Amino acid sequence: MPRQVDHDRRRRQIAEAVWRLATRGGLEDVTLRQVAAEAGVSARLLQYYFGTRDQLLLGALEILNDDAEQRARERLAMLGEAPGLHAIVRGVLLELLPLDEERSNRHLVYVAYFVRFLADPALAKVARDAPRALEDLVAGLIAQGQELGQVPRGIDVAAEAAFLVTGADGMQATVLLGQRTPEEAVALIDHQLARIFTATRTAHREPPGPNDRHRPHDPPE
Amino acid sequence: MPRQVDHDRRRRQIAEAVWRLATRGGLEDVTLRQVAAEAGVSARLLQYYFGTRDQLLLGALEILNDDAEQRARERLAMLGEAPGLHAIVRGVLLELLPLDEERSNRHLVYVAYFVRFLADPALAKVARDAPRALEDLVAGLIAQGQELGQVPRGIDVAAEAAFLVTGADGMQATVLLGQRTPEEAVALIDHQLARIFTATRTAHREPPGPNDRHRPHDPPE
DNA sequence: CGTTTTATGGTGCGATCGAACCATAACACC
DNA sequence: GGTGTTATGGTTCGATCGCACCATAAAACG
Repeated sequence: MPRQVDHDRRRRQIAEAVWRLATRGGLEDVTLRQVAAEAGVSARLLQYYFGTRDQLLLGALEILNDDAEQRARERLAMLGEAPGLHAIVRGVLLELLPLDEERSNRHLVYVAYFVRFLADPALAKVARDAPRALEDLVAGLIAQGQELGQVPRGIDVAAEAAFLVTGADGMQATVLLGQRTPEEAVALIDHQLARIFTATRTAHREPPGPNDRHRPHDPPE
Repeated sequence: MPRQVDHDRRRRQIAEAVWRLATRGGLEDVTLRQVAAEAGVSARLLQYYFGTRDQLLLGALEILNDDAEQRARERLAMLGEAPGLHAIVRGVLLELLPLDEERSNRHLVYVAYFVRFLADPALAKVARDAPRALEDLVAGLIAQGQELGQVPRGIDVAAEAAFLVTGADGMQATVLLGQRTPEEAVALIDHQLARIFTATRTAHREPPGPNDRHRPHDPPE
């Protein structure tokens, strides 16, 4: 194997170009030539690393998904060693909100792909798993909260988890369109969480704390 | 004026072709030739009625918006003469769900346009007004409910209204992707509404389908 | 009846698209 | 030092794109 080059790195470099173009002008702007120019490589390279355009779109989405999962894991790990269920659920939900450029772009890319999800089975498979897993995760955490007495027994765990995830998901659009500030979105999530987690043991209930956990992220123009 | 022809009707006919193509393959499939073929007219007609492609996209969106507003009004009027606040709020929220092909397609069209909303000011203007108005409407209705004793005083009207609308909005994606059945989505909405409207005067609480209200949604695959 | 305005069809042009093809530099291995 | 595989650049082709242009039927108006 001559001229050994980091394949994954190249693929990521190209995938990022796809994302940038998709967030800017939708999939119709993701043309082979534009991607090549945006990534600073020749158009031939795209064929070499991804093949056809459809495969490029699929590959770029897979890389995006892997990225998202890893980032979420990192951010959850950053909560500290004994975060408390309330804080964990909050962290999961906030991961869905466009609180920084990375998460905004991620959602924009998903939106750009969305219509294709319905038609292209290969793409659909990639997109279908994530949200369901999130709901189950949140439901599990809330159920744990019930065990520990942090959440009232009366509430319907599955229904609340589903609505929380769905609500966070729905808020992405409004925030991106500038109809709601990120702070308002976080406040709405916290309002619902406060209703569900009526008693937290490890006192993580504060919205933007003194330390800059989820600080109000840079100027939204 | 010779050969008088219903302009609005023609424009609608063309706009519908745009919607169909957009829901099927996104905006990149909305090419002048394809729209012409789908609408059964010559490509020249599109230019005649809409002008450039961008103007066609904008025009088709405006017609879609007008449609949506009128349909929502019709459906709300169909609730009867003294619907009760709970039923009205429910009707408004259900209007956002993809419960039939028309509403599904409408949301798909919005999604197809979404990325453009962020870049194109003319499009953004069209899209920005509707959701905020919906929130205010729901908030007003819930506040009325408080006055009438149907809604507990303790709840934060604005926050709940915002989360309801946002949740309904977020549910569109999951339903369209087949991750949740429409019945489950309705059940989740009803679950939240039941929490807010603790006492309804005119007993309009049942959903339309069989009374399987918020059963714990099982894995559909 | 002729004229003018409105409505429609067809055709052509330059640009760009996706993708195949051809060439060759770079390096590992024998 | 050949040799073959890997990685990269460039070019080309048929199709399609948006759109401008040209022609003309149809009908209201004088």
